[in-house]
Amino acid sequence: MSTAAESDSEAARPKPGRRRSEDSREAILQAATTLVVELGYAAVSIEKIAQRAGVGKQTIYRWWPSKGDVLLEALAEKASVYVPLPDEGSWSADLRRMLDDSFTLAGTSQLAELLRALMVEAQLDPAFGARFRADFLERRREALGVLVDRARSRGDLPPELTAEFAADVVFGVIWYRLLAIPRPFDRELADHIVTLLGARA
Amino acid sequence: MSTAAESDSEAARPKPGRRRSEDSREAILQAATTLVVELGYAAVSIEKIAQRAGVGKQTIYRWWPSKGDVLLEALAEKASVYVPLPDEGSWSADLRRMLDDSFTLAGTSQLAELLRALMVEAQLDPAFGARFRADFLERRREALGVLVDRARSRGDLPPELTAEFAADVVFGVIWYRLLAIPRPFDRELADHIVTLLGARA
Amino acid sequence: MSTAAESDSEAARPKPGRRRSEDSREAILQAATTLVVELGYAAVSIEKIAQRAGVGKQTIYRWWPSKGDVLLEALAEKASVYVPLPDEGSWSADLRRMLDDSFTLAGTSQLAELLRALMVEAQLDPAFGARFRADFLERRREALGVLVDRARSRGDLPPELTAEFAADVVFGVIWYRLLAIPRPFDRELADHIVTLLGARA
Amino acid sequence: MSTAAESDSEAARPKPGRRRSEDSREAILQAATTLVVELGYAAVSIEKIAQRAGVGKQTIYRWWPSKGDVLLEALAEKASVYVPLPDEGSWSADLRRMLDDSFTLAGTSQLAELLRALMVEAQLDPAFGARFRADFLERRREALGVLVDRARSRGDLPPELTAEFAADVVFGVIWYRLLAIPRPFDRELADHIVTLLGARA
DNA sequence: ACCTAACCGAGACGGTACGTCTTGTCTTGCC
DNA sequence: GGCAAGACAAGACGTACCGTCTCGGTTAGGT
Repeated sequence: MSTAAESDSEAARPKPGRRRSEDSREAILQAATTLVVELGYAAVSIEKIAQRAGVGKQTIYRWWPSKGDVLLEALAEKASVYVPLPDEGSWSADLRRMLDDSFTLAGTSQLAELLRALMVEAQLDPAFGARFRADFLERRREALGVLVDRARSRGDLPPELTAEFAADVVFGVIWYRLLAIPRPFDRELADHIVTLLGARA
Repeated sequence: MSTAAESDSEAARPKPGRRRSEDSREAILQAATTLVVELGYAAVSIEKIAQRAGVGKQTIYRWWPSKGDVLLEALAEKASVYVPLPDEGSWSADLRRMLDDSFTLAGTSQLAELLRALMVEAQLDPAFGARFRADFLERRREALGVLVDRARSRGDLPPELTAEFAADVVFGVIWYRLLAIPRPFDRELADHIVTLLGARA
Repeated sequence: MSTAAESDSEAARPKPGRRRSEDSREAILQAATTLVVELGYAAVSIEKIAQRAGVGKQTIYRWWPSKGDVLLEALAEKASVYVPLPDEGSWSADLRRMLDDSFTLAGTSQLAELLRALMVEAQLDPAFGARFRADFLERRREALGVLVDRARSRGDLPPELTAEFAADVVFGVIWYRLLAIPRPFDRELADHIVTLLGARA
Repeated sequence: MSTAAESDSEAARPKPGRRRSEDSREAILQAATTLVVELGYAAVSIEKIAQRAGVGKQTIYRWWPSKGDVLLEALAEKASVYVPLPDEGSWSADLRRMLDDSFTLAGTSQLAELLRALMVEAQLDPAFGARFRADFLERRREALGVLVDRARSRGDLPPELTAEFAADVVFGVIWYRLLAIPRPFDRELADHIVTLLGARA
């Protein structure tokens, strides 16, 4: 990930020229988020983001390969992507904890809008899709994988429940609700999932 | 669904003027499907559909409210939306049968592409989203609901499993695989789902 | 010049589709002229012309190959390119008449601005330059050529004065004054030219 | 022209700090000339000049007020602007000598390209236009004025030929040929001009 | 030997315009 | 009145330059 190649000597020589403006970066992420919520993703253009942020279009194209990547960074800014997963003592409790976290995220209408937009963009732009999967979707799956591993060593994981399938169910239900059946992420749903996946059969 | 208003008398009086061209209709649906598969949904425009179909743009706008609706009709043409659901004797068998049907649909790359496109359009255009939900998504849920009802009267439905939640899980996993984690719809996945939802606790 | 190829039968079959909007055409030419005078040619962009004319950019690109061609048509609209040249009885009088006409044209600040812009564009865009030469510059030379021919048959043309060289002098002085030494086109200048070129040696 | 203000004492006090780089200055002029010839003036940008010269854009903006001024200096570098005008014995001979010099200049395709570019820029940027007139065009007129004055005192100047009008004709024809009717500057043209302006009537 | 000032290259910045593409609407004349 | 063709106003696309600003790094007096 780090460009170690060019720092063969101790201190990496800073590149010449003016440095990237942090102000612009923040204004762009803020404008993108605001516009997605305000107008809906379909109406958000790079042109409008630039204008709203008071920034030249080139400044966006210079730093992000696509509109989706701007939103992905905006999301990362808002919600730490890699959540901590303290041991709650049992698989059921761990799972419930993860669901509560995820539901909070997906239940915040601002973030929900952002997540929908990202999934849409992933379909429209396959290259972005790959980045979205790697940087976001797979990380969430791995987080759940940690819980499953912990449960397995603890011994309270239902037999025949693989990490992969558990992830399919958990995230499948969440994304389906987000995209297809816009209903609130309530406690009842979490109860159902915990009951279904937590049963020691 | 049909506009019954215009047939107030017994026999609908045929309107004057040229009748809708079935040739054009078919050419448009065919062109739309082909283009989605060929170029990906992002590159499909009404302009290109019209050109490929050898049709004026107006003819599309006259009969369909949006690009998504063209695709929705194309999908309906390809795969009968309301599948028959013969009684297979048990909840597990019924479920497995439904999964097999759904997996066949979603596993056909041409249809998968179409489904993805429809879900994308549903996010981008809320009005179409409503139609897509009503005409497609909810019908699939109801189909599963029939199986659940049958199981409940038969008495082999796991307690605490509601029709709503079952649908969330089944379709959640399918759509998630379709949109987020492009992996094949294999027998193993179906096994897992049947095991999970079919258990009599 | 005329596209005779497509009218092999008696009546040219009209092309299908909506016809070109005369309103738009006029609004564009008007806007272009106004802007050149208002802002100077350097600040005139196709974007601004379109906006001022209340017209889409595409409508300009559809009908004119370049910004220069818009102005060339605007000029043709304002000043009939092919002036009538009545016989004034003598070479001197004919020449004076032509100079008066040309000076009136070049002395109108609105047209002067337009002419300058066209000559600039001819330098910047060689393809337009060729059109400008053929459609405007050469026509003016030919108009003068008619006078020279008439003088030659009349017998009052100074010996050794060729049509080509006469044109170089007449239009050279006019364009030089227009572009390089912005001074008014006064009667004194016309007198000088007539004296110089009219002398029977 | 020189900023005398800062040398109020006898010897201008040398400013501290790094001195202007002669290497950069030359590289810029060279790059500008080369690019004008290579790509045509329309395609020459300050960005490209800087890149070709291996120089920062700021270095150009620091020393020249506009792109035109860079070219004007490049021209001055190539062709001494103030030509010597030895007395050739007669008005006709003096005139012919000046025409030969000018034709050589304007006939060199590299310089012709440069001259065209300068005249274009003079139209686009009025402030540069004023400098171009003062530093180049008027100097040429004055050079011709010297010849006219000499002829007048010598007594072989055609009556009624003013210095101003002679300049209009000579430079008018040259610039017109350069900009409007791209034909070579041949001996025949010079003959015609000398005959026309040299005649003692 | 420092200090300060001006220059240098590189390159990011807010903007404007480019020429192309698509959207949804609006004519046209044929069927 | 449907249909293919295609012009229309609108506006986004991604790129190129504009002229300015900001970096770290020279290069020169002046002290």
